[in-house]
Amino acid sequence: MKINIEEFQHDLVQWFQEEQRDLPWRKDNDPYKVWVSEVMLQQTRVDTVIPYYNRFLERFPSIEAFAEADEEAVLKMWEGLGYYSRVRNLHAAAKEVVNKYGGKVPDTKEKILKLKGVGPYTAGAVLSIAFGKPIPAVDGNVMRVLSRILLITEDIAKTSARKVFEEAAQELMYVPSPSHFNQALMELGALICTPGKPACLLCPVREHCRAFAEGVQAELPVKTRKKSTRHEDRLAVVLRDEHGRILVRKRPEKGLLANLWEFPNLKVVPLLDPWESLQDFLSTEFSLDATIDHVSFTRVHHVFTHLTWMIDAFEGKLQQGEITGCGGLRFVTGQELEELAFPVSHQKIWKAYKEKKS
DNA sequence: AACCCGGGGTT
DNA sequence: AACCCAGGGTT
Repeated sequence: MKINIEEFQHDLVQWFQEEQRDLPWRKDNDPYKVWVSEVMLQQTRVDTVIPYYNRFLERFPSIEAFAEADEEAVLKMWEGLGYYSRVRNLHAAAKEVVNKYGGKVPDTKEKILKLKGVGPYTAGAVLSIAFGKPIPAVDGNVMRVLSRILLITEDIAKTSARKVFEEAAQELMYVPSPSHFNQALMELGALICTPGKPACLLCPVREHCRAFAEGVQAELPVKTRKKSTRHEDRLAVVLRDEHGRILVRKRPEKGLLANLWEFPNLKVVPLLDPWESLQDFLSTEFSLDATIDHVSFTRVHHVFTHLTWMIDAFEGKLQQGEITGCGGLRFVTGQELEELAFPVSHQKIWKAYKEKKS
């Protein structure tokens, strides 16, 4: 079977023009908006992104407004979306575009790839959608679609596979409209050429698909499995001072949930009494003397990609002690707390705490 | 090349 | 429970 490229392009792009979803970032091709949407969509489903995208652009309507914002406000707009380094990189890159390029997103591969958080996929997506450049945008959808159309058996979990698919996408590129071509491949992967059971009977390019011709579409793409997750048991405390304010701390600027706020917490030490661990933790780490309940008020289970947490949360009341200078530690009112960016796991703790109090 | 980095929906 | 998602950075 030999694919007719021109017929394939026509069938694909025409299908896209007729069947594409009405999505907020498709209202115009402004580079800043395209860029924001592409970063939000990294490893994240369309339905999840839509409300975040609308709120984000309402708050930061221009790249200048975004670049000027405080990181705390930026993280708050991203709260719950995950992979928080995405928005910290986007923020740094937006500042660079404003300061170095006069607010104009660069339109060459070489320049745009140097921006923080812009890799091969995002570069191709922005350059094709916003600037009409014939650069491939190869994401998970596109690798799945092309593995079937062209019967490519490369393991898409391997780093080296991306090059193979980029070359394939470049060969197939519909030069009159790279934007439609790239988006059509992704839209096809999202709506028709899905991972489990692709809807081949509805597929506009079924006639051009080698995998369908040989009946192996369900076996593709080839992808090796990743390792399983590890587990951590943790203890957290919602600690109030004499004014009813609550102790929160800012996480480190690197690593998991970087720069987000949380309730003080620590890993469970096996065979040690949780209550004693917490008392000791507050005393040693923060020089705080507190009265902690002996029974946790909630138990929160939270699943990350490579890690699961089981957090037992206790209520406590400050007896004495003062916050020593470290800026990552603050007593805040409930209202102030809700203006800070918290990971979902600790939002669950706060929700349980409020429900207990009401 | 292997690993880290969130959260939620599907199967 | 495993898999996947409009991936990129770090080591």
